[in-house]
Amino acid sequence: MAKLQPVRGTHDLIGDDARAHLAIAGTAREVAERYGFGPMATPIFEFTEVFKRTLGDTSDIVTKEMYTFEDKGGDSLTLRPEGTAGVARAFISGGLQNELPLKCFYHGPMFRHERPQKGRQRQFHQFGVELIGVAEPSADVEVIAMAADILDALGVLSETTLELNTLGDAPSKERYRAALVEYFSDLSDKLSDDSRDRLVRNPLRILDSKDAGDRALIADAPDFDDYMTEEAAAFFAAVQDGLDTVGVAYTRNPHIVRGLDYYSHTAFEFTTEALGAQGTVLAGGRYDGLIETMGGPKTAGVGWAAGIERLAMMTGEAPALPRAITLIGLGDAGEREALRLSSELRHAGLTVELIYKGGLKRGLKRADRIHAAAAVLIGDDELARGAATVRDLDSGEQVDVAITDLKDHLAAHR
RNA sequence: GUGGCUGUAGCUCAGUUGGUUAGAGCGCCUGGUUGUGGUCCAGGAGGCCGGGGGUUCAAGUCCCCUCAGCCACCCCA
Repeated sequence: MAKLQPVRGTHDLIGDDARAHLAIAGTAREVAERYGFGPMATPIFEFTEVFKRTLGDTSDIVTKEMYTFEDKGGDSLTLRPEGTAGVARAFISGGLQNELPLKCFYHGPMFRHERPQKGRQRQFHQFGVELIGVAEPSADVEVIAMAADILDALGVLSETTLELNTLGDAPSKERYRAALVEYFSDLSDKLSDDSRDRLVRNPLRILDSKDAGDRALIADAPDFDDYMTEEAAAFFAAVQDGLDTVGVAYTRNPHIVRGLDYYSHTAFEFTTEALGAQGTVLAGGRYDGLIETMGGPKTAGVGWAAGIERLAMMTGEAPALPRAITLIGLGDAGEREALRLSSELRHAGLTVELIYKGGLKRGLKRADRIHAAAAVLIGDDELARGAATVRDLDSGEQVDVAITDLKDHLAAHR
């Protein structure tokens, strides 16, 4: 900590950045509520065990990216790297089994100790949704449709592609995994170092490799569709059919893999070319095994999470705020009247910027800087006639308005 | 965790083969205007040249270390 600077990979959100952030979470929330989802907020840290058990011991997140520390009571705690585990834990410890289906959304910071780059920070924010307790493919469809609606409401849907895949059920996964390991083991000396490592840790990941040599081998690798059980295939067909029904476009990408162990069946990502290497803007899938793994009753679930910083890079500026009215009081009596008026006008719903000191010139300068619509001047002259001078800051025109008429007069400047 | 690029004023950036007091534009402040912003004119403030060490008579400039940012790998939102 040589200097007073933010911790690596963290960022302050100031002004327009903070506003864009709130706007994204706000529109996501509006859409989610239209789908009948409600808010849920779980703690930012949990017992380390919560993440270890849910994310799987082989995932990168658990093995090298968690912010884990011991608290004063000697417990091992971890800053949440993602949101689903906390929701699942709350589902179990809060006894929410009787309230199925549980439909919730959340929003907040997540923490992962990664090397920062574009679209990747150590503290970042996600908006996510979970639909727990519905095993039917219609749940997958609904949740994906909501994601598309949110991206659309943010004006970025057309810049993204929905990539869809199925990981199948447990028997499908096992058979396919075995087939892949067999196929790639024979070619092991031709694989990249990374992929050789993946072969033991997470063979499915090889399919996603960017290495040119790997890609050539992948082309002839076994096809998952040949290893799917009938049930898994039927489920995936139903999801695709549902998406067609609600008019959500997608492309099949058989190489989409989830990094976290708890996923099965549907896996999807909304990706974009606009963000460089970190092109995934929203991703999720079905996690029917998760809650049971954590020691709860066997319960189905689907959900996704979106990266707010990544979305913000695509949406640009937040929608404009209503322009303010600037109140400038001159002299003791004028300042007092300006203060009184600020309260009255705000209660009437106007956005009011009160000038605290510095006289007329500074007041107008300030008004100009915040792009106010009008300035109201109140000095001894005005007070003497029970009026105020209202200056339109675009045209420069000034009119005399009785103080009692100000509220109505200014409503036009909103 | 690995590799590449980059750190000079609040911001964007110049700074010659190492050579006197480190510059510009924008922004900010003051005045021109005792009650009139945005334009214009005049003036002003603001820099451990990311930090530490080294080479040299001399380092913003060369070397090493370190921190941070960016880009890619990896991973993922």
